[in-house]
Formats: sequence, C-alpha cells, structure tokens
Amino acid sequence: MFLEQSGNRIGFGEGFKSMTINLKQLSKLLKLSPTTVSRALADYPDVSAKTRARVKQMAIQQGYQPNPVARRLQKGKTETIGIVITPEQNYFSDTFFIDLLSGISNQITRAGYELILGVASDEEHEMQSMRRMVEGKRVDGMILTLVREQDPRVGYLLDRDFPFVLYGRTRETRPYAFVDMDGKQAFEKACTYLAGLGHRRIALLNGEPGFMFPVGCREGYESGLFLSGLELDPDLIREWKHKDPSQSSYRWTLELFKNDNPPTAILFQTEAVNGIFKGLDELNLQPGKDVALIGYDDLEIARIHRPSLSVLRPQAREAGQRVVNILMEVIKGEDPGKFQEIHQVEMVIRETSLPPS
Amino acid sequence: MFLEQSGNRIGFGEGFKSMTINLKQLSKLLKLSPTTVSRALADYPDVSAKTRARVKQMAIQQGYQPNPVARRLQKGKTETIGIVITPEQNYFSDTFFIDLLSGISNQITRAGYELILGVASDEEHEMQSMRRMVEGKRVDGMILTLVREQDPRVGYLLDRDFPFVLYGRTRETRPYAFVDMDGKQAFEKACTYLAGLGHRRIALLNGEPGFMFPVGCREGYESGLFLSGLELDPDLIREWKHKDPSQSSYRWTLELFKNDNPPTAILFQTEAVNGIFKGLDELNLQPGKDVALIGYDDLEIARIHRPSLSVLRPQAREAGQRVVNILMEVIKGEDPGKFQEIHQVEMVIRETSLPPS
DNA sequence: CACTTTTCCCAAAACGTTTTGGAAAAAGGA
DNA sequence: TCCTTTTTCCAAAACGTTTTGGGAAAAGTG
Repeated sequence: MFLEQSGNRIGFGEGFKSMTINLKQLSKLLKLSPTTVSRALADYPDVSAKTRARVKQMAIQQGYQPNPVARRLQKGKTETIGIVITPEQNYFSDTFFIDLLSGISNQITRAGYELILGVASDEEHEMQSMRRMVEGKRVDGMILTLVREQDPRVGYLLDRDFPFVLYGRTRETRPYAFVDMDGKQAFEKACTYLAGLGHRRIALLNGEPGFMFPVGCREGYESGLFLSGLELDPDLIREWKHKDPSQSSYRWTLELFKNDNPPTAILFQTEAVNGIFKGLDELNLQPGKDVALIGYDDLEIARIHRPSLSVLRPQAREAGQRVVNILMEVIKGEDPGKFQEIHQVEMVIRETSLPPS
Repeated sequence: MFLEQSGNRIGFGEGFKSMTINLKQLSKLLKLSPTTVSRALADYPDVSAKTRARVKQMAIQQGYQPNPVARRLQKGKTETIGIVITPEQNYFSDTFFIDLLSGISNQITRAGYELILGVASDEEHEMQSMRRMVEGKRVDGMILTLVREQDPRVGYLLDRDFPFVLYGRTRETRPYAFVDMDGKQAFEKACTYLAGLGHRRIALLNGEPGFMFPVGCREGYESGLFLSGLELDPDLIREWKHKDPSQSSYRWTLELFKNDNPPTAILFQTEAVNGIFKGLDELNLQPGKDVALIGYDDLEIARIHRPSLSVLRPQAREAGQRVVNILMEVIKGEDPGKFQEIHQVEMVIRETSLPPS
C-alpha cells in the first residue's frame, strides 16, 4: 500500500489519480481538527470568525472540494434526481423537451444535486429503469414526464412513498405533486380565437390517446366550441401516434378534408405539423390562407415556415425549474399534495391564423 | 438515537425512509459475518458453495441491494460517467442524438454505472459543467460530443489525465480515445455516386465551421469530386449555422442557384433539409427531379417526405455503445491511444438521387 | 475572587460497504 | 498419530465526510 498520497502518476494500469486534497490533509495543514474544518466550511456558528476565514482561504488555495460520495454516505442522501426518457416518444422534437431538461438540469446543479438519466426503449424498460434507480437507492427523487392516463409509475412511487414530481398529470386520486401546462385553457383560447375570426368548422388533430396531455387539449377544444356557440362534430377530431407523428397526421389531414363540410381551421400539436403541411399541399390547400392553423409548442419549424405558424407557447424552461424546486420540498418531507401547479400558456399569433376566406 | 433500524415511517418532516435491508442486517439474519456475506455475493472463491447459495437466496428473498454510495466510497470510484449537452446545438434533431444517448445509457447501465447529464447553454457553461463533474469528483470519466476543431475540453482533460472518450475527433496531437463516423468516406461515396449518375455540378451545404465534423464532410466531398474527375468550384460550397439550420440553409440554397451554372445535386446534413426544401420550393425546383439530394442522417423527415430523401445513415446506437465500452477500458487504465475507431456509414438510396434531367 | 455562561474547538462515532490479514477447522499425507 | 495443506470464515481497518456530545478556555457576573 502506498502511504504517500501524492498525485504522481504511475504509468500503467493505474488510471486517473485524483490529486486533490481531502479533509484530513487540509485540517493537518491548518493545524485544526477535521471537525472544525468541516464545520467552518459549513458556516456553523460555533467556529470563530477568524478561523472560519482562515479555513476558507486555505480551502480555496488548496482547491479543496469535499468528496461528494463520502458526504452522501454520511448524510444518507444520494443528492441525486432521476429521470427516464424514451426515444420512441418523439419528445425530443426540437426545443421543447430540451428546454424542459435545461431548466431541470440547471436548477438541480444549483442545489448541488446531480441528474441521472435513463433511456428506455419502451414502457417496460421505462419502469425497469426507474425501479433500478429507486430500489437501488440511486436517487432521492424522480421526475416523470409524458405521463399516461393510467400510469403505473405513479402508483408505484406513491405505494412506497418515494418523492417524485410529475411534469403533467394523470388519473390518480391520491394527492401527488405536479407541474402542468394548462392545455385546456390554451386550446380553449385558440379555439375561441379562431371562432372569433369567423371560423365555424374547427378541427382538432390531437395527440395519442392514452396519454394525459391530449385529454386537456380536447377539453379545451370542446369548451372553446361551446363558448363560441359551435357544435361539436366528432368527424373533426382525429388522433395521431407518437411513433410517427408526421405520417399519421398526414393521413388524418387527408381524411379530414374528405368530409362533405371540411374544416377551415385546425388545432394540433406542432410535432405533427410536417404531416399536416404535406397533406394540405397534396390537397392544394394553402396553410394560413385556405386553412387556419394553430399549433401547440413553438418549434423552430413554426418560426421559419412561410407562412409562419401561429402557436401556443408553453414556458418549458420555467416549468423545469419549478419541477425541481418542488421536488426538493417533497424530498424534505413536505406534503406533495400542496404542490400542484398549472401554468398558463401564451398564444403567439403569426401568419396562419387568418379569418376564413 | 434510535437503535432500532426498522422501516417504520415517522409521519411528518421525514420524507422517504428506505425500508430496505442492509448488509449488517442481512448477515445477522444469516448468522454470518458481513465479510462473508459480502464475499459470497461477489462470488469470491473463499466462501463455500453451500453458504454462497444460502446467502444469495436470502439476499433475493430479502430484496437486499448493496448501497451504491457506500460501495463507491470504499472502492474509490463514483461508478458514474458524465456527459454535457448544449441545447443551442441543434443536436437533438430527431432520432440521431437520442439514439446515440440510448446506446450510451444502456451500456452504462449494463456496467452498473450511472450517467449524469449536464445541460449547458453555451461553450462557457459547457466547460463549467464539465469542471464541476471532474474537479468535484463526481464522475470517473467523461463523454464528449459535438467536438470543435480546437476544443478546450480535450486539452483540459488530457492535461489532468482524466479518462474520456470523444464521439468525433478534434485537432490534438496527443493521443486520445475516440469513436467517429467516417464522414469523409460517406461524403466521398455520395459524391461519386451522384457523379456516376451524370451529375457534374454537385454542391455541398456543409455544417458550421469550427466544428470537426464538417471538415471530414468537405474532405470526402473534395475527394469524391477528384475521383470522378470533377473540378472543385468554391461557389458550390456553403456553410449553415447550428443556431438556425433551417433559416441559414434556406438562404444558402437561394444563393447557390443564383449561380450562372447552378448545381444539379446537393450534399448536406439532414438537419438542414427544411431550409433546402423551402428554398427549392421558392425557386420552383422539385427535389429529386430538378435537384438530386443526399443528406447525412436518417431523420424521420427523410423517410416521410415525398419524394423520400436519400441519406447517409450513421449507426448512432452502436457508436454510443462502443464509446462506453472504450471509456470503461480507459478508466481501467488502458492506453487511450489504442482506442480510435472510425465507423463506416451506410448509404440509403431513396427517391431524391436520380440522374440529372 | 468564585461561580456561571459563552465561545471555541475536538475526539469519537457513524454512514454501509469492501479489503486486508489472519485464524480456526477440516482434509490430506506420512 | 502428527504435521502440512486446504478450506472456510471473520474481526478490524479503511474509504472521507458529518454529527454527536462534550470539554477547556475565555468572558461575564455577583
């Protein structure tokens, strides 16, 4: 065994040797006990201002950083949050999810925590990845996204009283913490806006059934129709699939216009816009001119397309930050039921929301 | 102090209490020492087959899982790999990056390791996030993506002998480990293919300068022209920006066709396809018919567009797995210079690569 | 001055593993 | 039988922190 804790590299088979100082070494340098050094750095009041300053200065000079693994063991916390994503969900479409993730990651870092990522190919592996994190004691809390109406993950976590926060909502009677976008209000707003322009046949190309988000979209759509004195026509509602948003939305667009009395406007999630454009193109209909369009999510394509796409714009980054702040409270032991946030969604009017021609 | 280590929940302000068993409790149950139980589970030969079986059975029955934090402290490893992504890089375009990440994540999990994710808004925060991981002793190794020609991250890691693997390459004379796609060979193949069809004016709409990948693309393009006996015309080369791939590629497409002798084919990264389609549309040119197109990366849009887009298809998932396997070797102390892999890229001919009309 | 309170510091325990360095028991060899 | 070797187990140390429970010195207090 080498007693010398120098940073010398030993050529072979040795890998990286940290050349950083640890608490014991630092305290020796200061001629203080590890206890006092630890407490000085943590700003405990029972260490004098003078030594505290001395300790801090030396810590900086020596580049001391407490070993997080040791601290975690002692504190009984992993200081880690888990999240599992699945590629099939076309959730990585452009900026939205990465914005959410960005808000989450930054806030987690600020708290001195870590974000560990699982990538699961399907629902089963999604659960498996989460169980590994939870039962393997690898995280203090979980963040769930793209929640389904019946989501086994939520039940699982509630059953074992494990801290978590949803981005979105699910059908579950027990109280839990969530941050959600007000999809209902957003679609209601878009729908009444279009009706206000004179549109009478407004279609909804909704997200995949089984997931929770489209439920709110539909509620908002129906409520918007009702408020505008329009009747609901089931023929004007279609649902695309996560696996191939473009393909399925393309097919449904064509379908919508087979109607004797076709729509003059479509509400949808922007993910599906490529299919819609393609369908309209094939039907020789000009987006914006012949058919008004409002999408949910302000993706790059919405801004660069000509005509540019009117959209509902959720604040993903802010939502991500809130998710983390709430999760920290829940981990501390706060009642999750207290944290149920529904964020308003802004409407951005661009060129595809004109009155009917 | 509570001696009783039961899993009882204490109602308030207590958060989640793991009700899992630990090594000491398990060994008490088995009437064995923690040492023996630990060694039995790790398949050491100095514990008899009989007790080993007994231990394993009990471990399963009790749902014992060793606390990873404690193991990490003892082993002096974090069992964790870090990766930092930046949202501005439109790297999340559809399937490519998520496939890479999927390969990385799965392989890391298989090794019993964790993947921690940093999201940085720009180059500076990218470095900052990495330093936090490295100097904060939070990871055993780093994975770098979207590397620049001059990449400070590589120098930083080499300087402190910290294990890392690049997905991609950079200009650096010291040896380091990487997995890269053979962009050069891919573009050469596409270029000679188009030339073989009779195209004489082949344009390159290349990625952002400063990054390493476009360098190889250009080399392959030039080499392809040379092999086909075509002359290089600098007017047929343009470069778009990561910030707005569609916008800039749209502008450059228009620019390309202002040429007295415009191209009949374009090579590009599929990320930029929306801008190209838009530009061609504006110029009343039909993709595939009037202008042959081959993109790099098989994104969803490439498959669903009519005409469907011929592409060069990198195997992102496999590359991700290799990156992790190599990183594990480097962490073990193997010489990074031994691991320099260049993966071949498949060409998928679809409908946009016809002979010139 | 004697007593109490406050200030400042520290030794030891604890977190839950794995590894080290034996030691007792069993088996083998003569 | 006695000695050697092999098998099987374990006590103690170690990883690097934070927390616990004082204790000595300094500062008030009468």
